Amino acid sequence: MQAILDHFQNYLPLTETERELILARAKQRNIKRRQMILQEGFVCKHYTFIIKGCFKMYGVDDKGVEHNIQFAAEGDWISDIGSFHSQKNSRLFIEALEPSEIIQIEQQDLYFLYRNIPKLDRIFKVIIENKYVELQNRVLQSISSTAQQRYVNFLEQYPRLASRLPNVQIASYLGITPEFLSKIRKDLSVK
Amino acid sequence: MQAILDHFQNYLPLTETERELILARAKQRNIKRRQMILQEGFVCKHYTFIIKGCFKMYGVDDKGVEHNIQFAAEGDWISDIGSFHSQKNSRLFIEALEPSEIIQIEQQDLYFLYRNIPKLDRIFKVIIENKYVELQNRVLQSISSTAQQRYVNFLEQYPRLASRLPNVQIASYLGITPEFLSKIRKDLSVK
DNA sequence: CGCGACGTTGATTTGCCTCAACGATTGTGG
DNA sequence: CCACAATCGTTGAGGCAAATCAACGTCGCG
Repeated sequence: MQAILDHFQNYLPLTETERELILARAKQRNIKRRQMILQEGFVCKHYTFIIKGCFKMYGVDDKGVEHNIQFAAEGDWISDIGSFHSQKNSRLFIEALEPSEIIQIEQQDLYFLYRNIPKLDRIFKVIIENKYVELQNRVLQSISSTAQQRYVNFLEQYPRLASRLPNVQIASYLGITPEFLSKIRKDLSVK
Repeated sequence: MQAILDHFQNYLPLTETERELILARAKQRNIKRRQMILQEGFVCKHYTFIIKGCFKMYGVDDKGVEHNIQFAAEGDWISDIGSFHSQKNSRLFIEALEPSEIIQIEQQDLYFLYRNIPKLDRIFKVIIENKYVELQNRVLQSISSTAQQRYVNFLEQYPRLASRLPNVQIASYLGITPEFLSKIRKDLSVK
């Protein structure tokens, strides 16, 4: 549980009281590979912080194909923010790609923490600003680059993720088929 | 200038003192059509709030083609958040599509306001959370849908934007050529 | 051991781009 | 206010990027 305090304290120092408030409302869990912590049609009840392991967040189209919106590993937060705040049913899934350890905070608990530790507004503002910038880059890439460029860029930007993920998951993230990713990898290896 | 206070007060009430602090550091400007408020190679110096008018934010690829990352109109904020906080040169442009009225806050002034009005952390956290959810939907669309689906979705999600923007700008936003958008529109009109 | 997930290859099809050309608007400078 | 230029929307022919479908070998795991 220390992990989440360290994480927050990368942004701003916390007092002893604040640390206790947080720990009292954060719950640690172990998650098995392929286990889902959010499913389509359910409300996203937690903010989830990853201590160890790796998750994918994805939507499923009308043909039943999965499309990975994001990956998250050690030190990342993952949740369907829209569903979490609106309390409406999510259209997304969040699923463990590896056996994982996480810390979860429920909506009411997070709101309590926001009320009692204003600092957390600042911290989460900064966290989400950073995630926003990442997403924005991804959007720019996806409307301006070929699949090969996007793949090379993914390898450069997330080398540690790329080496632990199956290619089929990366293909889904890039918005291409596994077959075509295979072709891209062959072309790149020729050079 | 009342516009920006109203905007904030949609999220949380402000005291008279807070309103004065904000007004003292926000500057109103008029911007002509095609005028840029951010150019590639420069640091993004302001958070910009749009009172009236419309902007596009875009990147330019190595062939010189523009790719629209987002539009922003009345009541929206627009800035290159990454450049703004890191003070590094931006790779993006922000340009007025119509004659516009805006309110700008410089980085140091915004930081001052954050320090003196903790509420603003909360307000901007919520603002950016909402923008994050929007962007995430866009990413999902772009990796899972055809150009036609994305266009129809754009019309539904932003009808007021769609009717005031030239199709060439919408095509750039969707990541397709104007010619192909024209074909899509023809196909849709047949039905 | 046997099954399911994974990565790869090849043949064919489709979505979207490129380039060129054309009228219709829009906007701007003289 | 007009005339000309630039932007815009559209059409069509041809080409390329990526999807689809089918098949096959490998590997890890239950």
